[in-house]
Amino acid sequence: MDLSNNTIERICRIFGHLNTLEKKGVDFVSSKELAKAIGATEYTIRKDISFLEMKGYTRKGYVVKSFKEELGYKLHLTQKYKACIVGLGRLGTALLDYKNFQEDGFEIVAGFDCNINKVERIRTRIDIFAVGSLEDIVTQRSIELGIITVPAEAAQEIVDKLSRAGVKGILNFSPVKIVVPKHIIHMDMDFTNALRFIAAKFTVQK
Amino acid sequence: MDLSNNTIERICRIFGHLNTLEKKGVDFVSSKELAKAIGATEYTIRKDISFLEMKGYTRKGYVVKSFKEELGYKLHLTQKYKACIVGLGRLGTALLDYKNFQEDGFEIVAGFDCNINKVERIRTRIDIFAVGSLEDIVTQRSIELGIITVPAEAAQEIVDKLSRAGVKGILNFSPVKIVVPKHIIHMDMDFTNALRFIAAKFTVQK
DNA sequence: TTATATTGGTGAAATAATTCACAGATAAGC
DNA sequence: GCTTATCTGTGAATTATTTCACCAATATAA
Repeated sequence: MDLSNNTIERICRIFGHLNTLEKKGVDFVSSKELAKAIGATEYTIRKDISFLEMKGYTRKGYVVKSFKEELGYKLHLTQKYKACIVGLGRLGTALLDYKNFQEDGFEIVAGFDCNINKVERIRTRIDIFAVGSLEDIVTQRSIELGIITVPAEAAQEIVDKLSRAGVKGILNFSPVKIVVPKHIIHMDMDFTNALRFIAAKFTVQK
Repeated sequence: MDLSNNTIERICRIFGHLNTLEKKGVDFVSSKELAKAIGATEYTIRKDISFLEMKGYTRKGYVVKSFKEELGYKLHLTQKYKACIVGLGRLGTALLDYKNFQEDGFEIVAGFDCNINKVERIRTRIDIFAVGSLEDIVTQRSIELGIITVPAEAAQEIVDKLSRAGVKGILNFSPVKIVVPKHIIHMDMDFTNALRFIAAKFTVQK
């Protein structure tokens, strides 16, 4: 398939919303409702869905349960993914037990920090290791996703370790641009830049 | 001015990178170097800069120091902003002391939680209040930014409180779409959706 | 001093993304 | 059973964004 990043992101949000609807016991949902729930137009939603060659029902919309399942299947969102967190400062330790990850099938199976002392202090049921053993552990446990919560200076080094260890995706919380081999998918979450963006938009309105 | 979100985001990243360069003592930077540092093409960077009507020097690039200052001035990024965090779970408390915010001029001046007991347990130098006093405190302290780290169910209620209290911007970490008055700028940071996106891209490559 | 290699600036071209318009389908109401 | 209102699906039109092509400027080297 050949979807734009925007489309993939919206579809993922739709998937999340379908989960919510299913829990509420809703049977059908229209493109208009989906659009409202994820912040897009109904046209865009229908286009996105058409790229995936999925069908809805006239005057009823999409069947929540089967639509979610098909979406999950097509986007490989129903399987479990093993992830690790590198950098166990405040943010890293917070994410170790982030419940939304677990609920969505992303299981944190290891944490790493370069500070050996920290490895012993942290109270969590997740296994914690020194960064030195990252490559071994990631390989042994077939961890597919790496979540980076180290300071900016250390980020690229961790990216390189994770890449060598064979992860397929990286979520980067450090505020620097990381260089990642093309075959590894990555995404940046830069909190500070998000605040800058908001502050800039105060004045530089579109 | 009339800039697209993409442009604003890139410019904010450029601003961050210029900070780094300045600290390193770099005097000049070219569009090509900037492009590499923030993950864009040199054409896009030059176009972005041209929208802001700023100038560089032939064969040298842009003067780091003055360029950063002008950018900061034009995008209102040099002034201090007061922010508050609502929802003091693991993530919220981690963000209370997030150093990158402070360094970038975003000062967290209050934290809120609906659990009164929590208000007393948390060790931080930042003032903590019950959610009931949110509107009063935000108004009294002229807080301009609200950071939402409450569970999904509570997010919209907090948005409404923050809106009534008069914040100008909201950064939403809860995994739901929030409805925000048009005059308030907001941005969503949905970690789980980020992981979904990465997982989806494994298979649905562009 | 002159030639050359870089670098920015910018209108035009190319791409990409969104929105529109409307045909086709059908559930719901009468 | 007929009508109507509503919902999807999609090609076309529109709008937005990025990339290209190339001129102007000038630092550097010969």
